[in-house]
Amino acid sequence: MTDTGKREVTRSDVAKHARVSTAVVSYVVNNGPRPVAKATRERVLASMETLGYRPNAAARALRLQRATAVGLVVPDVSNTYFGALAQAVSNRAFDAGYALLLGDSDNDIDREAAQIDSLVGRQVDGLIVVSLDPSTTMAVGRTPTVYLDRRAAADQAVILPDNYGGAQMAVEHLLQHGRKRIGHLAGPEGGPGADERLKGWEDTVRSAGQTEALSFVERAEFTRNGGYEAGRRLLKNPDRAPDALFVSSDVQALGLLRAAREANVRVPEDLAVISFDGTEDAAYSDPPLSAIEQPIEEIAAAALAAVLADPFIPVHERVGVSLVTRASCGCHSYA
Amino acid sequence: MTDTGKREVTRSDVAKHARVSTAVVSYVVNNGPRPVAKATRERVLASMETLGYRPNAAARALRLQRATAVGLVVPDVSNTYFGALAQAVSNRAFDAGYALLLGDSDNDIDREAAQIDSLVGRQVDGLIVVSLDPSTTMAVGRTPTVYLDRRAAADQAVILPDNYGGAQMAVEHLLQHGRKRIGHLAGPEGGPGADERLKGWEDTVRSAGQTEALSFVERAEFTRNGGYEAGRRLLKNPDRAPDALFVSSDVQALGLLRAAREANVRVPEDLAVISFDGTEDAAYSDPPLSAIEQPIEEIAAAALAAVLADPFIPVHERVGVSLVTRASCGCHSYA
DNA sequence: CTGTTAGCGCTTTCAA
DNA sequence: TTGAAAGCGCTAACAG
Repeated sequence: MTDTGKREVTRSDVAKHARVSTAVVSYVVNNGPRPVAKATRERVLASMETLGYRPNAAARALRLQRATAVGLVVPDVSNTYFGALAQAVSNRAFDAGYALLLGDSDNDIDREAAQIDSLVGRQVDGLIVVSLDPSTTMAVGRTPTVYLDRRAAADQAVILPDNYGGAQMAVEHLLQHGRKRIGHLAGPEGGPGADERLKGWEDTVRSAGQTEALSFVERAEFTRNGGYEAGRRLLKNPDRAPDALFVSSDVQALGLLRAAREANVRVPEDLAVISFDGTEDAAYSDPPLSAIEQPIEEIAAAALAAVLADPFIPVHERVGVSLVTRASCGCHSYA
Repeated sequence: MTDTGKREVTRSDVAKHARVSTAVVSYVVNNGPRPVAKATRERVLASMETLGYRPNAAARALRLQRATAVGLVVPDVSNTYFGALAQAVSNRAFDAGYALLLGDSDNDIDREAAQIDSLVGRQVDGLIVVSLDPSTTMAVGRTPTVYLDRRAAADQAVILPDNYGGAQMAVEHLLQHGRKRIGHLAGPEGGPGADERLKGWEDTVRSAGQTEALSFVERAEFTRNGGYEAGRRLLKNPDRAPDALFVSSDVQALGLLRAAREANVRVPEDLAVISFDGTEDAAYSDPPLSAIEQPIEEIAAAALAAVLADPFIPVHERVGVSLVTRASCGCHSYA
C-alpha cells in the first residue's frame, strides 16, 4: 500500500527493515528452498507489507533463466474462437502463476514470425502458436512450443481437434437429414485445420456417392466477411446450388447466414448448415448453428501442460470434437 | 538460425566471436548511444547471425528498469469488443516494439486486482485497464496506468467513449422513428460505461416526456446470455412492453435478439433496437444492428500513447462515438 | 536456522 | 572509435 519515494523497494530494503539477510527474504518470498523460523518469517512478511514490497520479475527471470510467462500467438484475437482460446489460456496460466504474453499475427505470416521471435527473446517458458502456415519453420530455439495447427516435423509438439472426424460427423449428419448436395465453405489453404476439414468433407461426400456435390466448395478467410463472400458465390445460381453446407468455422457461418438471408435462401429448409468451432457465436445466431464443437478448455489445458512439462515432450495429441445440434441443420425448430 | 548447444548465446559470445568488447555489441544492437565503425558493425552483425544471437529481454529489463511491454486487463477477452480492443492494442504495441501482457479478469474483481498486481510486478511500462469496479483503487504504484472506464480520482488517467452522448444519440434516433416507449437494457452497476449510458438514456427519455418508458429497464452482465435473460424479462408482458430498446452492448443485443425471436417480437417492426459498441457482431446479426460505434483503434492508440508518454500525464479524454444505422432501428430494410 | 556472496546478461560511464 | 567494469534485483550454493 505505502508507495512513495524515488526507487522501487527491493529485497534489500526489506532485509534491512526486518533485520535479516536478503537470503531470508528470498526464502520467505519463495517458500523455500530453506526453512525460516516462524517468528522471522512473520517479521519479514510485516516488513514487506509496510514497505509495499513487490518482487522484481525481471531480476527473477534473469536469475532463473525463465520468465514465468507463456506466449500465445493467434491469427486474430477478435475472432471469437481465438478470443475464447486466449481467455482459457490466460486464466489457466494465471492460476499456475504464469503471465500471458499475447501476440496477434493479424493474419500475416511475417508478423507471425516476428511475434514468435519477440516472445522467444523474452524468455517465455513456453509458446503456444496457432500458425498461419505450418510449412514455415520458425526459429523457436530451445523454447518449448506447441502448435495448434498441422505441423510436419516429428519433433514438434502438436495438439489438434479431430478435424477430419468432425467434418465426417457433420457430413454424415447432413446425409441423415436426406441432403443430396452437401457443399463445403472451406478455410484458407494451409490455414489452421482448414485442409483436414476439407478432406473429411470430400471423402465422406465422395463415399456417399455425391460426386456432383464435390463442386460446391469455396475457400475463404476465417472471417465473417470471408464467409459472406464465399456464401454469395455458393448461392449465386439457384438452379445449381447445394442443399447443405459444412462450414469450416463459426465466423464464416455467420457471414454465410447473412448471404443466405439476402438471397432468400431459408436455413435450414433450403440449406442445412453445420459449422465448425461451436463458440457462443453459434448459439446466438439466427438460426442457431448446429456445430462441431471444439473442447477449448481441454485444448488450452493440454497445450499449457505440454509446454510447461519438464522435460518437454513433443506431444502429438488429438482431442475429440462433438456435434451439437441446433436449428440450422434441421434438427430443432425454434422461435 | 544456428541454434544448438547448452546455453543460449549471450552478448559476450558475440563479442568474443567478433573480437570486440561487449560494449560494442551493445552499441550495435541498440544503434547507440555511441557510434560504431562501419566495418566493426558489420563484423558484429555477422557474428550475431552465425551464432544465432538473441538479446535477453530479462537482462535488458533489469538493467533498464523497464520491460518494454505493456499490460492490458479486460473483463473478458472472448467478448468481441474486448477482443477487438486487445487486437488493436497488441498490434500497435508490437509495432512500437512493445510486447503485450494480457490479463483476463474473468469478470471477477479480486482476479482483476491480482492481475494488475502481477503486471505491475513485471515492470510493464504501462498498464491499460478496463476495470469492473472503478471505485476500487488498485495499487499500481508508479506504473503509468490508464483506465478505460469511469474513475474518480483526479490524478488517474482516463480515456472514455462518449457514453452519455452516445446513449442520447441512440434515444433521439429512436424518437425520430416515432417510438413511444423506449426502454433500456443496461449493463451491470458500476460496469464499464454502464452507468453513463443508463443516465444518458434516462435523461433523454425523461425530457421527451416518456415517463412511462422509465420502467422499461433491466440490468444484465455484458454477455449474450445476460442480454437474453434481460430481454425475456423486458418482453415478458406483451401488453406492457417497450416498442424500442437501447442496449448497452452488442453482445447483450445478440441475446436480446434471440429473446425477441422466441417471443415472436419482430425487430424492428415491433421493437426497434440500437446497441452500443458497433463491433462486427452488430453487422452480422439478424437483423443487422444499428449501433453506437466506438472508435476502437482510436481508443487503443490514445491509451497506448498516454501510458507510454514521458513524463506520464494523467489524460482525461473523451472520444467521440457515432451512430451507424442498419436494419434494427427501422432505417434500412434488408434481405 | 541464517548470513555472505557470486553471478544471471545487459547498458553505460569512464578511460584510453 | 573502442574497452573495462560496475551494478540492476534476485537466487542459491556455501559457510557458519
